[in-house]
Amino acid sequence: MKTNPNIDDLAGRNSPVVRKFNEFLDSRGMRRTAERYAILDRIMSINGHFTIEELQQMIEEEGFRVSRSTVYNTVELLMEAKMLRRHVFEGMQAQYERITLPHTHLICTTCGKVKEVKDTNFAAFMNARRFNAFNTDHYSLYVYGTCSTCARKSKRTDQVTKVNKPKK
Amino acid sequence: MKTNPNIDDLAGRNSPVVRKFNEFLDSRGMRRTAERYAILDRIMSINGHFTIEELQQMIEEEGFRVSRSTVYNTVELLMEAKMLRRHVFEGMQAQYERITLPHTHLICTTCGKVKEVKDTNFAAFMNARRFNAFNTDHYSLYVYGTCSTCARKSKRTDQVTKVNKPKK
DNA sequence: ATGTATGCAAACCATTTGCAATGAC
DNA sequence: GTCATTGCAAATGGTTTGCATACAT
Repeated sequence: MKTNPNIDDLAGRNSPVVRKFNEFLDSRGMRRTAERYAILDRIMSINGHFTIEELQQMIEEEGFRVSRSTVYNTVELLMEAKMLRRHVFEGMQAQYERITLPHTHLICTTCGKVKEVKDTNFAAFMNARRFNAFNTDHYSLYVYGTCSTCARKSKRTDQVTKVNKPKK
Repeated sequence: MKTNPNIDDLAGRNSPVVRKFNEFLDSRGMRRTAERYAILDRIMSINGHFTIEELQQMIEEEGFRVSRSTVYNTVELLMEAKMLRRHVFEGMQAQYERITLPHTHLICTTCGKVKEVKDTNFAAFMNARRFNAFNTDHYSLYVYGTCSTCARKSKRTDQVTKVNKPKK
């Protein structure tokens, strides 16, 4: 859309991540557009989860304009490139996170907050685990419950006060 | 809506499940309608996963008419009663299943089929697992990969042929 | 009789799609 | 110059909502 003279200005223009994406695009004969790198760049600076809308906002706050469709497109590409994962937690809109080390997701069913925790034992367990007639690509462990903040609140008020739940 | 003279004809009218639902409704001062029991009855005869649409179809095939809204409503109630769980697997519409023993879900990313497997070791692991500042209610382990049927197909044709994927 | 539940149709809203204009190569 | 990519606007589709009618209690 707009000629972007500063693809090379990306924070991590020589990072393994950018190189991996380059290779992925090349392997498919796809173009290296400014939008794609702007999105990749922003994603790589996010730790934890984000929604499509949040991602688009962050990018535009930096003064770079992208359409919602392009965000969806690129995010899809990054998933195919195995650099990004989508999670659909109970009762919320899809959230994305970069693929890093495997970890467990703790989801508070009261406030909707999601927290990642490392779990070496579990990772080891899954690493060794094979399923019959099934070839594992990846896995997700979602643990639903109540975070300590919400537990405290509900004790204090002695009534369930649902706050900040992303989607009704 | 329609007076139903045969609530008492339910397959498991005295089953623990029906009693549990009775108690749940009573505890909330809610009514015992024919629709609710028809839906409960059908759900209890399903092993594995189903979508709202499938559930409604099954019920109507038995000659009992229910609206989509009522199916949604009742399914929501059953979840609040901790008798039913909703799963949102990557790229598919929501699926429901009764709450039974904990099990792992194997999801084929090619054909979308979901298979449940018992996993005693994992259950034991999770049973013992406590998370910091988090009170666990329940958990779901989703394993994504390729089922043997799809693996065989893709080898035969030597090209990825996505079939029967619930949602594009 | 009273107020809850149902069913219908409309509204919602995240995501997808079609297509003309733009720009990477 | 060619054709992939973008951005917009419209379409989609599962889910939710509002409301009049039916019915459980």
